[in-house]
Amino acid sequence: MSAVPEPRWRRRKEARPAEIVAAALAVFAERGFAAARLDDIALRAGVSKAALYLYFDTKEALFAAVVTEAVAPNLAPVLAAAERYDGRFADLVRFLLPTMARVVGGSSIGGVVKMVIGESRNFPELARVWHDALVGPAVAAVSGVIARCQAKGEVRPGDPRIFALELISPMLVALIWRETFAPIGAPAFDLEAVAQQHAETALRGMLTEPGP
Amino acid sequence: MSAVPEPRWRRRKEARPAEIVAAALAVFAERGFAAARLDDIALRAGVSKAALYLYFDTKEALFAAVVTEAVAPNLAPVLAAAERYDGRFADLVRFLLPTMARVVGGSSIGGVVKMVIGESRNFPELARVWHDALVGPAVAAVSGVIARCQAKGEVRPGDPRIFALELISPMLVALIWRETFAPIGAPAFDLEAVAQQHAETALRGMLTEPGP
Amino acid sequence: MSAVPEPRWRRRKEARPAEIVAAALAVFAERGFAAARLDDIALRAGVSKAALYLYFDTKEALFAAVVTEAVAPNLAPVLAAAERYDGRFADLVRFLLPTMARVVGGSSIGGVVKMVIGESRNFPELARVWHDALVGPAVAAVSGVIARCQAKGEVRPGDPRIFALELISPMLVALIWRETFAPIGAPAFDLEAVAQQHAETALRGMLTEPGP
Amino acid sequence: MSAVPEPRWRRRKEARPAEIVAAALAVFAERGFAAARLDDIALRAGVSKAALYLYFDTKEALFAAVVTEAVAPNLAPVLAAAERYDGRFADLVRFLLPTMARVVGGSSIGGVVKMVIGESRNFPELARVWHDALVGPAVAAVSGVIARCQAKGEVRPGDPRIFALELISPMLVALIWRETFAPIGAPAFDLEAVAQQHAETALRGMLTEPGP
DNA sequence: CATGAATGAGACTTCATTCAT
DNA sequence: GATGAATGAAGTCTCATTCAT
Repeated sequence: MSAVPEPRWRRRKEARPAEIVAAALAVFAERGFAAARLDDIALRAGVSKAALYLYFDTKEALFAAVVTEAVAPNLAPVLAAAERYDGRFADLVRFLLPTMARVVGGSSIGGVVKMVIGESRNFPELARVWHDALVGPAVAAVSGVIARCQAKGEVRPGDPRIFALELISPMLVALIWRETFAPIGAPAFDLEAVAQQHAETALRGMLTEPGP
Repeated sequence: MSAVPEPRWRRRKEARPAEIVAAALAVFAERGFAAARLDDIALRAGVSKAALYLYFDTKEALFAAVVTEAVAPNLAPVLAAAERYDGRFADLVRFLLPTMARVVGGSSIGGVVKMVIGESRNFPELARVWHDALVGPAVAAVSGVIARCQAKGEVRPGDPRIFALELISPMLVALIWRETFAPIGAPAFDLEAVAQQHAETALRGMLTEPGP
Repeated sequence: MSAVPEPRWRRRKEARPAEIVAAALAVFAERGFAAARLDDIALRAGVSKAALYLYFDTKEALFAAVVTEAVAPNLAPVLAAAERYDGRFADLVRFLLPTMARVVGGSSIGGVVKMVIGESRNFPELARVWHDALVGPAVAAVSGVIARCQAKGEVRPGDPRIFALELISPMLVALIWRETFAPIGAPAFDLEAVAQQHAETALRGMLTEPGP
Repeated sequence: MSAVPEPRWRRRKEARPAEIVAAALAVFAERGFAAARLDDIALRAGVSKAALYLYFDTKEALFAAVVTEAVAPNLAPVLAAAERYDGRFADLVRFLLPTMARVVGGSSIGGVVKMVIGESRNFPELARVWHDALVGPAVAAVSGVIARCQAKGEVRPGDPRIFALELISPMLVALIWRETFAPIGAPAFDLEAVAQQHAETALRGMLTEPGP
């Protein structure tokens, strides 16, 4: 037998799961888990509905893949950076919040957040995947930094996990607000303005010494 | 004693709608709007599925009733108080947050919040009802107080709506967190502890003069 | 015990069945048997839905009453007249068809005819009642006259039942047409014009000697 | 021989819609539109209920297909012939009526006619489809011929549309009669006998010169 | 590998009919 | 006699999942 070069369509085949995951991300974000139809995902991915089952056993498995493969990687580097961070708390906050605003504001993460919140009880696996891959690490990373800054005397005493919550929540709520109430015409929050103002409020509230 | 068969039902005209709404609140909170089955609501309310249609034209109408009749009344007096409030900002915050923690923590409001967030895109009417009856007024009331306290020089300058967001968000996220991640065993936030700590952080961050 | 005069509401009570039958006639004619809702009939009759069951065991029984009590009596005198008729055939026809046009055109009989036709297979009792009370006698009466006029040499030979059919059908079809296609905007037939023209055509076709 | 289980279904893509339409024709004719259950149609067609929705969006759409695909084609050639016809009126009538008797008598068209009449008010779309695809063209074709024969002096003056009505009605009523009253044992009309006798009556009534 | 075709299980909603008052 | 309240059975339509090709 002669050497057969890799056929070209092989590359295509390997791309399939990723294409499907991307399509699923979009549809899940738009419709929520229960209301998302596999038909739509297949259509968006340009494959047949049956083909989805070649790669994913079940609708839930497809969602898990969305979280681990399409959402988590975007957050990973940010978290890693936070974990290693050893500078001044104020600088971190003044960088982190606006960055979140930009990254999150421009993606469809908001839609997925909404979905996870809404469907978690019916599909606990969704919540577990989301928690273990994203939210847990994020909270851990941020409260870790805070704890270190408390040790250095920069941040006032208090439960670091709660401080982390205070730090991130307004961004998260503004995001959810946009996803939830914008479609009905209610005035949304400007994510970047929230980041700006909240950075200053939070620092003033958390630091031992007022910054510049 | 002769055998008296239980009558299949007993007339309970005036109580029925409220019972149904209560049952619906529970089931919606547990399953979300789309996944809630009218069968379950009927079962929980102790009536037949068809009986639901004596009082509510449609599943969405039933949800609207849940919001306006079972959820909104709980928040109304708090909002009214906030609107009339004319005392010191610090006192309000130190009262408001723990109160929210207690009221919201003890009810199934959390589940409904989750549902509205999760299903808003597919059922915009839900989002509208929720926004118009609850969230809009709440934000308006709180930012109103803040604006007044800014005018008096108690609160630092800044967008009052964003300040309101910063004030409430941690409570809301803690609530959502509990609803979303508690079922999978992740460690929850203690709502009252959050209220306590956040009240101090927020005041320090928002007031012009540090309090006592 | 003293003589108790008939209470006034007694009259009302005796009128109830007739009022219900009238309401049912209207609703059946408008919607057809299956699609007619007892709710609507009750509403139209000004009674509760349950009250219908005081007088009629079942929806079908109510329909039977409509036929025998509200429709048949209208046709009875005409049929009786035809049965006794002993004059010239041409005079009868020139009187009968326009009369039908006027009587039938002004009532809701058309709707009932439609209903009987449409629902007969599912509710054979309807067809039987309708046939035995109305259509059978009508055909019998008309073909009886025709047979007598054949005996007198006025009408050409041929099956008298078929002659009866030829005589009546255009009126009936024009009626059905109006009920069926008028609602969608198709041009209807003018019942009286049909009666006029058909009388002459039919006479020319059926008489042995051309009339004047 | 090893046991080969019957496959649950076999692909039959091209045949399916036609099979379904045929089944639907039968069930609609038997039960009427509203009373026809999709379950029955599916059973008759040998497919699952859900499969119907692969080919037809809705029950009404299925009916429309029945009319346009199973009924109209049968009448089309007859109408076309009539439209082009340029011979003597008497020949046409003596051919047309018996042909109708045979064609219509042997099919389940009667049942569909009944259905359209009975359900038109509740489902105006049915009436429209039926009118536009069948009845309208039929009346137009026949009255066209009549008008042409009037111009040639063969047919007496009079409204051609009404003449068309007079010509066709007895056939139609005989058909409806059979569908309506045969099931309850009432004596039906012999369609071919009606055609025969009515042809002669109608010609005598409509022609200017008596035929042979 | 890929898919068109098919399905079973269920969801919401309607309505004739019945029961307790 | 009369009714408001209630229900069970049914009907249309949807969709995740599977099979044969």
